[in-house]
Amino acid sequence: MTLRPTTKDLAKAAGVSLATVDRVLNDRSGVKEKTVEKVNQAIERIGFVRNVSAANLARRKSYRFLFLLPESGDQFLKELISRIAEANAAFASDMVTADVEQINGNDPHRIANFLSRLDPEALDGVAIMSPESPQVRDAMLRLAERGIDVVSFISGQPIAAKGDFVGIDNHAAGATAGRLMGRFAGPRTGKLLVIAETMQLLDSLERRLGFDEVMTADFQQLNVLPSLETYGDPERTEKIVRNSFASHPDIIGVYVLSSEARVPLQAVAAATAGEKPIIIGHERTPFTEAGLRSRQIDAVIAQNPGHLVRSAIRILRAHSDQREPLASQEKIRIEILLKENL
Amino acid sequence: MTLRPTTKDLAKAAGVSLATVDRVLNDRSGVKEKTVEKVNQAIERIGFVRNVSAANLARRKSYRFLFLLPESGDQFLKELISRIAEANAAFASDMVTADVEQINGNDPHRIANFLSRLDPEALDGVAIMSPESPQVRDAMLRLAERGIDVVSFISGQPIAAKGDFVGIDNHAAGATAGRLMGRFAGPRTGKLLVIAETMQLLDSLERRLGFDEVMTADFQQLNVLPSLETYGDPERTEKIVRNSFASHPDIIGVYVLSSEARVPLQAVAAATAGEKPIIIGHERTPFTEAGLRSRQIDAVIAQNPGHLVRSAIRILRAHSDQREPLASQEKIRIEILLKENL
DNA sequence: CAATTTTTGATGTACGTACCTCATTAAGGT
DNA sequence: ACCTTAATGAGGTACGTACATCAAAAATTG
Repeated sequence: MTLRPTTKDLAKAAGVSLATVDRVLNDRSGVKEKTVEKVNQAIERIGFVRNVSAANLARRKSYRFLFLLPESGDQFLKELISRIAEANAAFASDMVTADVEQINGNDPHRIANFLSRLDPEALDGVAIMSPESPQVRDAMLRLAERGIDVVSFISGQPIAAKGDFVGIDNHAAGATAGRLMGRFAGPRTGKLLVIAETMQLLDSLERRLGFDEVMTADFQQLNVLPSLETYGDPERTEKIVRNSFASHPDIIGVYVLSSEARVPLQAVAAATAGEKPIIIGHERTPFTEAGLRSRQIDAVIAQNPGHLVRSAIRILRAHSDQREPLASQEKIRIEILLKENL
Repeated sequence: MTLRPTTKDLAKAAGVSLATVDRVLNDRSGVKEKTVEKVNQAIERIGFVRNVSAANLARRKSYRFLFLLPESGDQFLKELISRIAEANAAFASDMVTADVEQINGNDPHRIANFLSRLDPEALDGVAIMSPESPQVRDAMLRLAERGIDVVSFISGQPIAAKGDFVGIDNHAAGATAGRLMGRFAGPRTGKLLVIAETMQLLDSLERRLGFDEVMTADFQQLNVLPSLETYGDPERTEKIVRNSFASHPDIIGVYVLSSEARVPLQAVAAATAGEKPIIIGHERTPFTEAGLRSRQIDAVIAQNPGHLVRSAIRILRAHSDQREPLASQEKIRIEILLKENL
């Protein structure tokens, strides 16, 4: 068992004292440029890698993160929260704690206000799931300036550059749904119903865009109807869905854009008499899972909530350590779930 | 920032000395059962979590793992190896090193022999990817007895209980392929060609079984032909594929069981004149990826090589720490790749 | 070249835990 | 109550790194 070189070995290899090694490693001032070079070369030469655990121990460093989520009680959100709790336990021995705060997502002002009150002394990073809005966007920027790392979680603020968004590419997700819908429909012609909670959300818009693109390009025998918006209201949903099926008896497929598929799909079930349309939804929840098993649902486009949570934590931690996260690990996959690969 | 309780706090809370806390935490002898209880209750009460980093530091513990892989040079294997290198870098600061050893997979005796020579003093765990065989199976059991943790990697030895297998459920993977094939075929009738490198491998058998099950249950208009075996020989492959298409002009789909899809698919391309059959393969490689993009391939069933590698490492590490790995994180998903969700 | 400033070295303490030794106390057996 | 053994406590050192202090050496200035 070959031991890894320590700071002592590094000092010897660089021909300097431990104190100087420490100064170089931690960017302290008062070291000649030439000496810094010497040490850096020695680092390369002997393959020194700082023992982060020991460093964090000495620094008494811990990572305190916060997930800021909307209030709505849908199943996907519940799943996320329980994954955060799970991650909390799993990362406990790495000195990571992740709390959850829920704020009404429709009130950007409250969110911005909440963010502005966060104390950099008490918190290292926040993962924010919130509808895009200028207020929140600005609050996030200011938060970063005050020294609290920020990532957009699942539904991104449009600023979100490559590094600070955790979630799937919703355009691609919609396209994936479109491809499946087209392939499952086969040679048939007919109409497709698209149902969303609201089309105000960027996520929904992007999914719809991706969906339409594929349909236009490759499945012109299928006619995609304008999106229905449920506003989360079961009665309204049932009514508009019933109307749609009444006026379009040739609907052969339904795509539910939003993560809460239950209400729309119950309305669809109630409105259809004869052959069941092809149904594609989003997110794995007890409801969609049961739907897949019972063949009520044909496919589900999903993002893994556990991965989402852990990825957000790993990214925040990497930021906090001034490291780059491992990109290939942090790309969240667009999963396709069938009955067979649950 | 509330500090986590330390062993000192635990000692105080339990009303015992640090030495006794240490004895309990590390399972040393010479502690009355009653005292052990007292300490354990205090652990619960104050929520003590051992700081693994500090413990590993004190123990000077590092994790040395080995991936034992077959020699064959297919693209999936190359991908795995590069993911191992990547993980090696990413886990370096956690005192984890992962080496790779490649041994001809067709020689169980050599593998068993190699395993028997591994030194528990120099190695903490091995992830083994090898065709199932009694020799390897026994060597793995003996390895575990000698104190080196073992997991089956991707292709499992049949012993593999829940905890010590890293990879997908191949039966379910085959079923998933079957479902997609059936749905993509739509109302058409015709024959399906199944191509494997060899049906000697349990993986291939299981995939075929899962595939057949779905076809029998739900797609009886499709007739699955007996599996073709390529034995990795391009000429042979071309010949048998050509023959198949000649004697069955109504082949409408091809399922390539093995991870090396290139040779079979080139043979298929050469053998088909008119309409391209539906093609489903396994594993994401530069070849399958290009095939999806160009529409040569309709779908790919994949397991994420990065996840596989990291999962194996995490599981071995958990074993080494006498912890249970986080089950929900370690389940390897059966991914479905389309052009849209690459 | 002396005075000053910059750079470097030496040394100590701390982090939370493991592991060791020795002394002390409690429990059991007669 | 004595002796033996088991159980516990007290204290130290170590792991690899961070951080602080002070002294010594080297470089720079006038």
